Amino acid sequence: MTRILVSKSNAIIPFISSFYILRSSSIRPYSSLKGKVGVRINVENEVKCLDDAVNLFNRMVRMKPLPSLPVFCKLLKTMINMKHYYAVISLFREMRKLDIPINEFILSNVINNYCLMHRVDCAFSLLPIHLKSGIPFNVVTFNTLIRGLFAENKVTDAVVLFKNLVREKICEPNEIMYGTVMNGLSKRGHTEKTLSLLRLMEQGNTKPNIYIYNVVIDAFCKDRNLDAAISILNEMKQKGIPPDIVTHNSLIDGLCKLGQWEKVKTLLSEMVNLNIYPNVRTFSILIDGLCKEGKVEDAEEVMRHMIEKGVEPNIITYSVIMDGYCLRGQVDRARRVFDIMIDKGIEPNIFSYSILINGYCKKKEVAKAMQLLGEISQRGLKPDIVTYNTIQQGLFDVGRIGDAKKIYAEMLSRGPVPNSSTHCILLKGYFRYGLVEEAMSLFNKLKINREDTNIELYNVVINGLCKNGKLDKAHAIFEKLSLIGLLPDVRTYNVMINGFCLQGLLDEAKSMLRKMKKNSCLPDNVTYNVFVQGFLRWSKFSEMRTFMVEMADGGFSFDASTAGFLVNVVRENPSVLDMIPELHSKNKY
DNA sequence: ATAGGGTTAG
Repeated sequence: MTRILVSKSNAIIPFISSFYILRSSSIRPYSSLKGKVGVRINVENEVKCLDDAVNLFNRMVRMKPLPSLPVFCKLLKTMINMKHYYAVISLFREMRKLDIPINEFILSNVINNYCLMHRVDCAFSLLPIHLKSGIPFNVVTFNTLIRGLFAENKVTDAVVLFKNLVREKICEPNEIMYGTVMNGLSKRGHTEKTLSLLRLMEQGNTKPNIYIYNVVIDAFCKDRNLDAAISILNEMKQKGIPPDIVTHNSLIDGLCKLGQWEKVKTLLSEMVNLNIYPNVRTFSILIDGLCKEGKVEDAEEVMRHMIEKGVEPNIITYSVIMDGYCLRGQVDRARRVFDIMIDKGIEPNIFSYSILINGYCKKKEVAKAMQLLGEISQRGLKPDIVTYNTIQQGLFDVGRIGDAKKIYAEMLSRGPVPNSSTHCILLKGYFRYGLVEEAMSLFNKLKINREDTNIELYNVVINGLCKNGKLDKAHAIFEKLSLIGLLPDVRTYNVMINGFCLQGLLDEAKSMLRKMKKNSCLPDNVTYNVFVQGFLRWSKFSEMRTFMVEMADGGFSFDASTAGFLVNVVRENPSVLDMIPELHSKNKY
């Protein structure tokens, strides 16, 4: 399958090269703010770091008369942009203490500041100041709060707040508020609700604009539903809203991920006809698409092309190329790209390091990965959750269990907070090396703290127990899933079925298959392969024959592991070959 | 004249 896709992407290079890209140098608007009596304060020019900001603030509060509120506002905003959230809070407190007047602009900045700190609770606690000072709430304040709720994944709270604002007519939502809610929903997988809001807007007074359409189109693209995305594209065109570079980038990304290179080309020429030229994101999307298909040379050529046209690659462009080399196992080439990037004056970030560490781990060169891990802090960076998870997986893969545990301990003491993937990696690792007690002790700790209750984690534990000969314990956990409100998915059933098959309990396995069908969980290719291996293992060849006919009818086929198993069985007992029905063209693969 | 909130790539 990959081979076909690769050949489809070949023609993209000359095609892209045929573009002529115009770049106009952007001129930063001159912005200057001054106090009431001609004291010019240009916040943007004066404030380059936290010290500058605090010094300027101290100067400002001594001026008579005080600089105007927009100057204070601009200063706070500049500090927020520099992510000095704690400092913003203390300066705001200082303003209150000095009785410096505040207004809605100052307040909404401080509210936003709390939201960006992921302290939406503190943001809400500022609302009484509005009431006390007689400053009315407005759509910006509420929009900021909604965004803050989404940022902390409080989706229900965000939607409830939005609905209340509308129902109680507290404020009229504008395009931006709709956009915030729709983006929050779409990024968390609620594409249907996002679409409903679009339809609601079309009925109401606030008509959808380009931002709104872009959110909806991107949501469909992320769902790999390009037909729906393109139908929304046509709707917006019909309403006289021309798609822009963002729209095109979303669509191109969606098409690249589906390997639909012909359509990518069509879209690229359409956008150039509209005088919309590919930017660094467009090129990074194309480069990523090529890399994911193993065509890193073509990706490099697209990169040379973009540079020729005056579009400079950024850290993300280099990242996708590095990851492309790592995917092909050429981590040394990735390392060279990393060095070239540094030579060009682009500082690596934690992504760059995680990509390389992953590359080395996949090649089982864990020592090099560990060395890079050490370099991270030397550069003033911090390993994030992905870095830690990657290195732990790498350590388990080479059997360095003690070191993996040390890394986990380091996370617990210094952060980042382990997530669900971390726990899955640890549990899988323990079970893989037969450390059942270790695994169960971690699992029980997680249960007590109610940290992780997701089906994927339970799948790991059930599978681990089955593989370590503890079928009864696994089955008991499986039976209790509904008590903790978890629904088994296809993988849960597969690991249970495999557990039964390993023990020769084929009737129990079949009853589990009936159960999953009854609970409207459709068996997948893995389910069928697990059964075939079970029949083979216990020499139930005639049952296997019946089963394989059903399998072929469903369009399923052997995977590599079953095929290998079968070859071994046939070598021992050639007559098994006669028991295999011919699997015709119904096969999916 | 001035200031605050929304969309796309690893």
